[in-house]
Amino acid sequence: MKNLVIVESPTKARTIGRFLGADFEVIASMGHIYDLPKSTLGVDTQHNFDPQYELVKDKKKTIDTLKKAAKTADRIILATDLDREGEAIAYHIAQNLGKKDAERIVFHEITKEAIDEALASPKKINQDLVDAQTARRVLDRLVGYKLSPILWQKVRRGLSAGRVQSVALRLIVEREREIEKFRKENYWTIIVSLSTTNKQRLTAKKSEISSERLEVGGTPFDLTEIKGEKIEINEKLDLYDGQYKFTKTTIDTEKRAKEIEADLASQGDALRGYVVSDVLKKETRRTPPPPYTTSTLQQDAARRMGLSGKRTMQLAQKLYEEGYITYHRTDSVSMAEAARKQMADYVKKEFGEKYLSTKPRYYKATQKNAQEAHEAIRPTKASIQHEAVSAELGPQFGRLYELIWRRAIATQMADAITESTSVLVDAGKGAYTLKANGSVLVFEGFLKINPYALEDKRLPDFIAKESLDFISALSEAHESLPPPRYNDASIIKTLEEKGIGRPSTYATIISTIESRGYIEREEGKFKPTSVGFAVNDFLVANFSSVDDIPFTALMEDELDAVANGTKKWVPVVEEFYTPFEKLLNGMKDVARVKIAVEETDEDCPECKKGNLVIRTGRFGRFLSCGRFPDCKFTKPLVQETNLTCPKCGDGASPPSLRSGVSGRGKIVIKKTRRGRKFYGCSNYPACTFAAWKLEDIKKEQPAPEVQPNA
DNA sequence: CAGTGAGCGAGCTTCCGCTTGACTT
Repeated sequence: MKNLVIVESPTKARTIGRFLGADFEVIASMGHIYDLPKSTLGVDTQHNFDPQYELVKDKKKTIDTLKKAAKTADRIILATDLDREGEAIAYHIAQNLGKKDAERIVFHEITKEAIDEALASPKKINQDLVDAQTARRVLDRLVGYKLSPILWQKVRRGLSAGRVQSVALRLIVEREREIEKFRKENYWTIIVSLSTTNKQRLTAKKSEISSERLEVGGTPFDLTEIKGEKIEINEKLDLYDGQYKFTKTTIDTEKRAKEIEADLASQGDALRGYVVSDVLKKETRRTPPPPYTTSTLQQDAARRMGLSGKRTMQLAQKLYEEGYITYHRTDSVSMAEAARKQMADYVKKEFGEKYLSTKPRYYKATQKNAQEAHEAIRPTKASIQHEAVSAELGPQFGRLYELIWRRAIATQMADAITESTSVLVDAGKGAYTLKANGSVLVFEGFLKINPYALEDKRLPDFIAKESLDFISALSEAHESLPPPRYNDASIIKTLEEKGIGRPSTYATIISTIESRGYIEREEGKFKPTSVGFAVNDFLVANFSSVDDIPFTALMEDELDAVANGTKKWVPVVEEFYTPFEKLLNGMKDVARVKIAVEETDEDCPECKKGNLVIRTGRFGRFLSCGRFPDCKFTKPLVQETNLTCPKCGDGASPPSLRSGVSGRGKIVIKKTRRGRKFYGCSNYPACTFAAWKLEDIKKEQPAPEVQPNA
């Protein structure tokens, strides 16, 4: 007797195979086996949106294996993921094998107990869930394959649009517009240094206080209120979630700042009017953050290791295959109870009871459309350290594993406790209020292994009602900052929050809009190109009902209704397609879009009639004659550095001796065919010097030339 | 480790989400 169990991933197949023993054969489908055809629409819009599914090309071998195993199996058990994609995969496999009533099991964690329990009560395939997936697939196909050709007609060939990528592009374009619109504001803050007058107390406590600042410059206090009115300094800049806010402050001219500065100084001298009005102490607790999901792992790997989403997933894939971590494409923060307990035991053993969370910590999904087919990303064994992973797979793998390990283990550790102190000072009897904040870590708790940049800022022991000595009042000029551009971390975070894309696609969304030439990376931040602006503006102007966040949210609600059985999938698709088709039909009369060019002062060396302009092509920005197509001159746009080429630019051999070389070569920034940045010589191809890293060239720089009479 | 690209118009491009392996750095 032989039972066939079908899952999606080969690693999962191996694990389950171990639990089930010799009576079971476990085979992986490697994802979807049926899909819409690649080169045609594959959806019959005239007849109930009938999807023309076909076998996925490179799945032939997998399907043969499945068929062969199914022939001799007594039981066929479909154990694909429990979300709507998994249900569709199960359904397609059942169809392909001709076993429509095959058993369907689902489990939330890969443990022997969970699988045995699922096997004891098999179910049937949930057709409503399958239908929800069909609707999702058909909608995405209709949007993508109907909209993209419009772009080929109206903008440029080879471009693409889609429910997900177009929204991601729109976010980046809209942020760029905010940056263009931004006008900086100047504002001033005022810091008053005060010291305690009670010198005796100071000496007695000196060893405990151990603050150099105290003796030299006093304690810095911020001016927070003038005559009872709060000074709003509300500049919140969070590079990771892109949240930004600036409110104008009351001290918005230098003149005003200097007046206040002088007034504060006189309060100090004449009235000795600095009195501690209150000392507030508060104990605050910080709880550890939840374990990683795909999104949060990619965000942290980008921030802390500078990795792209794509690279993070490559590393995680290997860690998963080698058995170090749980599955890396997940939106769940829950953990198997056995694993949680193992981590808690580890904490108790390694750090002691004190560091263990008083209650076991469980985490729940906060994302609205989380499907939770898998666990959170966590180490499979709490005892395996990152050094072992580094030794086995390499340092980058080790570092990523370390992030995952720390984050997961920390979830079972105690809260960190800090004592924060606020000292309020009244100056000039109600004229000004000053404030100093301090905070001291009382107990590190989970911070022991998951450290944040948490700096102790210890304040001297101020006593309410005591008078303080004035040392100085200094105004400081500030400029408000423009909203930040998106980077790998912040765009992934935003996409997930808005319910755009899935864990298996976050990294590829960015790759797609980058490879289409819609955005460019500049020091890790995303900037739209002229093509990106053109495509986005065209879509927003003509298809705003598809190209926005509410559309995805609405779609998810509708798909849920299909999955619940309260709506049928065909009317849901129809409800969307009818108005969409109208928009498509109205496209005939819409004019072609012009892609913006950037003017330069350089004359065209070929026709001598026009100026060169910067255009965005398939491979990025380049220079061409503004009179195109009358003049076809082009040349690459190179970004120069201030370094000279170590091979032909060192002056060792005079330029005249080197054929084809015009003077000393400069180092210029170039890109390989695959898009990787490198540094080459401006005299290429006469000089073929090239390097990956700027530092390698810097070492070989000649001494700067001495200017005579300078 | 690298010189293209826009437009013309043969025949072609294009979506999202599930999975790895065959490529390369």
